[in-house]
Amino acid sequence: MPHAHSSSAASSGGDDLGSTDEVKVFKDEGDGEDEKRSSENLLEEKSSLIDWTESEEKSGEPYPGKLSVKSDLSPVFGKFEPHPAASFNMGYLMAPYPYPNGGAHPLPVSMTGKMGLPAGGSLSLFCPGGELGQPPPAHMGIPPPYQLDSKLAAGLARTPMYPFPGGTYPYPMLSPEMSQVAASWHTPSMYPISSAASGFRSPYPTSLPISSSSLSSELYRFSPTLGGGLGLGLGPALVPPPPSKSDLDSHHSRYARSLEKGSNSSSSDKPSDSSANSNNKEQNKKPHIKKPLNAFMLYMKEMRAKVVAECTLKESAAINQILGRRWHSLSREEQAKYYEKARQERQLHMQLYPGWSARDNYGYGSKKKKRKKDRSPAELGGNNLKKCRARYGLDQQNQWCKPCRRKKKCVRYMEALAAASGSVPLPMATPQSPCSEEDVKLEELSDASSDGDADTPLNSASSPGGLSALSSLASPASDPPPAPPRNPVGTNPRDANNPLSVGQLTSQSWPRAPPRPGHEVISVS
DNA sequence: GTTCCTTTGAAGTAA
DNA sequence: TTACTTCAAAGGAAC
Repeated sequence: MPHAHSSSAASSGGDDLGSTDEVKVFKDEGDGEDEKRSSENLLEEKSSLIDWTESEEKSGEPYPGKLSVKSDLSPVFGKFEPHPAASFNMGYLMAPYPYPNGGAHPLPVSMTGKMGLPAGGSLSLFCPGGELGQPPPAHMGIPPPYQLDSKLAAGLARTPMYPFPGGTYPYPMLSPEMSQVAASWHTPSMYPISSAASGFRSPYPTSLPISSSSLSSELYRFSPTLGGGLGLGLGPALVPPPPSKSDLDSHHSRYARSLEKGSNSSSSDKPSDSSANSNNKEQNKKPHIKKPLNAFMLYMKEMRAKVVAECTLKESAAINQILGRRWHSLSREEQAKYYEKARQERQLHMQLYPGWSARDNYGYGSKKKKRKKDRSPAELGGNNLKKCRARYGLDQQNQWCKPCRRKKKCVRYMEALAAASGSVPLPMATPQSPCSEEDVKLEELSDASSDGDADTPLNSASSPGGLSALSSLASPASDPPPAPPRNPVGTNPRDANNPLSVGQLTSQSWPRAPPRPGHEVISVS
């Protein structure tokens, strides 16, 4: 699968993103109808997720009360009004997006991520008076009232972190265009600088008109790195809103953990003396420049709060599933905006950290995972099997849900176990189980497209024969299918709206192909 | 307290 | 070139 290299992406500029040679018929569809459909789809989407979560829990209710329609809709949604569709000019290279709210003032993704983005139109399905499915235009500017962070529900007012007077922007190393872009993103950076910044490579002059005190709390993303330089109000999403305490705690906790892991990666033994501890601490201070967020991450960041508010779901895994589906349901234009933002972030990131490589962070995250090829067959599925068994209190050997190959609660797996043992209950064998019809199709696709070991759970998100790959068969986001038609209806086995699985999808509701930077878009007529 | 889960995309490594 | 891995965010669940 070809990837748009940042350099190529940059060079190609908006062309790749702005490819408009693909006929978009879905846009012609009436909003109302589309909305209705999306609501229906969402209903299923939510149902699917709910079922999933429900069944995930043995007997207890996974999300007590969460599944019921709430009546106490957040005022945020009540205030929301559909935002007019914005024209998205994808033909530029460095310029900010033209925002309908006047000029180049994109709402920083990071900031919006902290806002509860209300869905346009009615909210009526799962969410109190709300429609869960169709996200509002991703590019939509969010008016102040929506600066309601789920965590900041208390009504904490957020003040601009980097007020750059006179529209000036402290990006000495940035091109004028970039600086302008950056200036337009006058919000806290997504590349925050930790107050505990070390003297790591910082391209910023210490004379930047930004006091460290004003940065301390927000700059958490690329913490130590930017040290005093900061300020960088950086990019669109580069500038997150002031993180809440929990945000910081969470981040710092994770950051600290990652640092610790990173520093310990070379040595599993704990230092026994003070000097060692000192060195260790010093090592822990090593800056960790995080990867720039990709388009989907930006989208997630922006929409998470909204989904959480709408669905009352808290589990990120579930939320992410919803967001993943929504991502695919976004229009090409909407996705293009995120791709463009991501591209700009990468560019900015490259300028900020010329020598940085994603490789630098390898090992910073959770323990290094074994390469798949290095894992034993048992390991390939062992974990999931183990979890599955643990989850259901089963003690079966080498039984995996061959049909659906799911590591999550799986009806078929349970059935198999039941058949094998003759006494295993099927706690979550519900008609809407995500492991039922949908996975039958999944299996078919899997069998047809993969010659992988059927007994081996395809638990790797990256596995070509795995779920990811299967979904990729039809997922334009991961691998544009050969055209035409580009996005055959219902080819995504994992999509709840996939007619293959639930038999109710229209051509318009199928996830549109995202702009693939560097990819040639094939016209489909 | 740590790791997992879950998503997509970018970028890295290895063959 | 292809296949695969890691990391990015998030926070509850599981360990």
